[in-house]
Amino acid sequence: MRYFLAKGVLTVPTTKKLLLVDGNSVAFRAFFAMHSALESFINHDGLHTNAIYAFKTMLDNILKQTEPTNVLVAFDAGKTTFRTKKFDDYKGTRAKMPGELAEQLPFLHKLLDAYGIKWYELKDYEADDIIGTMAKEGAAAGMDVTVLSGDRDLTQLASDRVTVQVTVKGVTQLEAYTPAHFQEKLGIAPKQLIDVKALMGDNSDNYPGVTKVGEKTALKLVQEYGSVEDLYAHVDEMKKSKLKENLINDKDMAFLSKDLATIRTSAPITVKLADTDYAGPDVEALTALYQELDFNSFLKDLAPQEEEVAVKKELPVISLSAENLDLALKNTDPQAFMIEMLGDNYHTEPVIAVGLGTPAQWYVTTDHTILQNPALQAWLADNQRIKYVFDAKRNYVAAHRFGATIKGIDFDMLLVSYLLNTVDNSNDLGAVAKMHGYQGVEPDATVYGTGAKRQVPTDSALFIQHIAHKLAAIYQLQPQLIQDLKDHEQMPLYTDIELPLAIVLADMEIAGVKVEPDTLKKMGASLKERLQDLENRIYTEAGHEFNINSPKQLGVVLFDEMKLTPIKKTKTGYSTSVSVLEKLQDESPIIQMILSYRQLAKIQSTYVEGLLGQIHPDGKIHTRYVQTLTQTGRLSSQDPNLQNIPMHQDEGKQIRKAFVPSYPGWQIFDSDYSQVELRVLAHVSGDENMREAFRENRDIHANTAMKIFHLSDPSQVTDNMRRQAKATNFGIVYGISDYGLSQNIGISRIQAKAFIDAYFEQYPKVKEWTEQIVQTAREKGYVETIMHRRRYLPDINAKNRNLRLFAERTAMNTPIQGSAADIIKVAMINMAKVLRERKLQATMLLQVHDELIFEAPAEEIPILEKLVPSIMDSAVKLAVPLKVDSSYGNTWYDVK
DNA sequence: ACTCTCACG
DNA sequence: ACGTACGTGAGAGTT
Repeated sequence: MRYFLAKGVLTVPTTKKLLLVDGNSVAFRAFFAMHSALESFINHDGLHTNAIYAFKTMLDNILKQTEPTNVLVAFDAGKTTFRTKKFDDYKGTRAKMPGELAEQLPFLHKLLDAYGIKWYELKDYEADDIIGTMAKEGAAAGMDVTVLSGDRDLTQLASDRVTVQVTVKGVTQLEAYTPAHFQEKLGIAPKQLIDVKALMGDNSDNYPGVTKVGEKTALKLVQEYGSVEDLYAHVDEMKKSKLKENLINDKDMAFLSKDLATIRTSAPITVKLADTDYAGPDVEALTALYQELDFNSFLKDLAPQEEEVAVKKELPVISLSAENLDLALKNTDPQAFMIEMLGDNYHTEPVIAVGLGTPAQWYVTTDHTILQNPALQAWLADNQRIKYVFDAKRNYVAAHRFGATIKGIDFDMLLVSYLLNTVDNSNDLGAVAKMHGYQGVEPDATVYGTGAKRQVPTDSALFIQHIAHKLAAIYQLQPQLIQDLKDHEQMPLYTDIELPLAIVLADMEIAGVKVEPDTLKKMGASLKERLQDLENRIYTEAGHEFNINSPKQLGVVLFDEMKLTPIKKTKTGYSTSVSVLEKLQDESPIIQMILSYRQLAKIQSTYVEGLLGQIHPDGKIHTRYVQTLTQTGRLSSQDPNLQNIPMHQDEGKQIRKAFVPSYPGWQIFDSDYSQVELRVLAHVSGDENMREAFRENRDIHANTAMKIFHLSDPSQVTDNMRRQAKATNFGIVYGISDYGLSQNIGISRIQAKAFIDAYFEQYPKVKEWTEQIVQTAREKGYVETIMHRRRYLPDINAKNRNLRLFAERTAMNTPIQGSAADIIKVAMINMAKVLRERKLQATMLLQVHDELIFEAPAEEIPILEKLVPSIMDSAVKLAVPLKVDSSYGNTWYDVK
């Protein structure tokens, strides 16, 4: 008996739950779900393991879903059963089980033993009959019964007490058959499936039923007459037809077929309900089995706290040189490849090693000039020579510094890992490998050190082995991670979007954007004077000098010395943020001075001085777009961040004047999506009111204002109403709360609540969608974008209310923000392609979430004005049109 | 290394 | 009764 701890009290579960698994059919499904990976899943003894791997995943899935107290897995005992005695040809056409699967069955039994799960087979009976009999016993004992099978025949067992889960596709997707589901789908009760099969027969089990009767006719007859017996009781009353003739002729076969189709519920089984008690796995036995099967990722799940269990093997490495390049590159198999640098910034970091190879032989050199070798460059540029890497963009940009172009990358371990799970993807290969159960790589920090002590290891043998181990990890994890992508239905996202995008981004980073230092320096000089002046006036007002940049010191001055009203506290003291200072405006003239000082100091330090320090010798800034960081699928930009250059206030916006084209006579060209997130919401929610607004090209915020303020004419919408409606639209996208909205637009919570209620009344499908997406997140544990980008939300069922509510808001926001990210990524790939095909000089430079920025010769501007919007608005087909606005000018500032 | 603040979509 | 908008990066001060 297992006990569940609830609110500190021991309670006995009220209902026992019995899980019955059709071992053979699930094994078949498992085998074919991962058939494409058959040759990648072979253990060190040459045993195929794909079916064991998938079976284990399916089993975990159903165990997690049903949390059973009792489990039984039933297998077929042999070829002959009581059914073959009744009908010689029963299953007569069934192909023999593939050898690659048959060899895995004994290990499935071992797996179940290690799981502590009873498995059972019975001579002369099929697994179906064992399950039918146990299901009946379990239901009679008051248990909730779940049956898992890959075979729809089992669904005849469905009842109030028995749910039948049938595998649909892939490894984890199931369809639940309940009596209600049956009625809805087929218009009959579960038991009547037997009658349907009696009439239509079963091709795979090879019994014929009645001549010329297929599924449609059989269903119609059963719906009309109820059963085979009742049908034949009234067959004489049927009007003369070929059907009637066939029914009469094949009566014996119909009854025999019914008998064959009927799953026995009183087979002479020797297993008892008590034998099926399930108490969880035997970790020791499982560990041994996983080791035998080379299931590294599952091993890691078993003992996550165990450190350094893997033996660091000595790998076969040859020092790569111009002399043995031929040998290294002769191998036409896919090869792992890497260019190693110590730091993050691959635009500038020195290359400390280059490596490539396969598990049979690794080649590593610490001499970066190998990248200039013509033979290596030819291999790198050959699309047909497949490369496996960790961070395609990093390697591509680094190679480019040596005049090399990399083509033919088809596995990027970092990118794939990020798509599988956005959480915790670091730049450290060892850490990522470990996440996926591969223990053989040290973290870079261990080998190279951290901070100021980071350096190339003095022990060069150790260094070379580290590179080889990294290459080996990339190579070894490739089949597993690609299979995981397939299971997630993420291959198109990977091959059509993220992988080509990595190269598009690399080219943008390499192109860089020209920034005029003189413009920034002039701004800096003027800012310096104004800051000096403000500083002096603030000191005068405060009565003494202090560090205005220190929130702590500022708090003391404002709230202790000057006795202004503290509005909000932070963990460490008084809050001095803008929202607080704005509320204090009337209490002292020092507030306005501080607000101005803050604003100018930010511009000075982050943008003037910050950007000046980032200009390369070529006069350009080369940011890095991080493709594997955000939890929604957006990009981020680092060193420097070019996605947060000031825009909203003119003081800061002046910074944009320093961003100029690379050549005289060129222009900056900019296109941005208009309200792309709300259009995505209109698409995914199916809300007709919102869709209509976009189809009619209305001002969406004014449209919302009319709806929530109950106005009849657009002329009645005031600026303030529109502003509040706009905030409400944003609030919906963020996963709204009345408090959040009230804070944002400075109204009462009551008022904010009224807005939200009115909003949902006017856009009813939006409300439905928000509820449905949260429900989906609870059931699946993740949400998805239109392109199957996935975000897991482990807190969606958290006890902690704040964590749970946050996960709920995220569940609403991520599909919207993430789908918008999907869309612009597709547009970027298409844009890069069309610029190349048309041989335009225009160059894509920057992406700012819903906006693309180019530089181009003036004569190409008229082309771009048509081309860019047409590519962007056709990136995907939504239920509403996408709208794109464009403009251009001499500098980024003039683009408005 | 963490906190606070503020820049962007 | 409780604390709350979603997603980022960088600079400065403090620990």
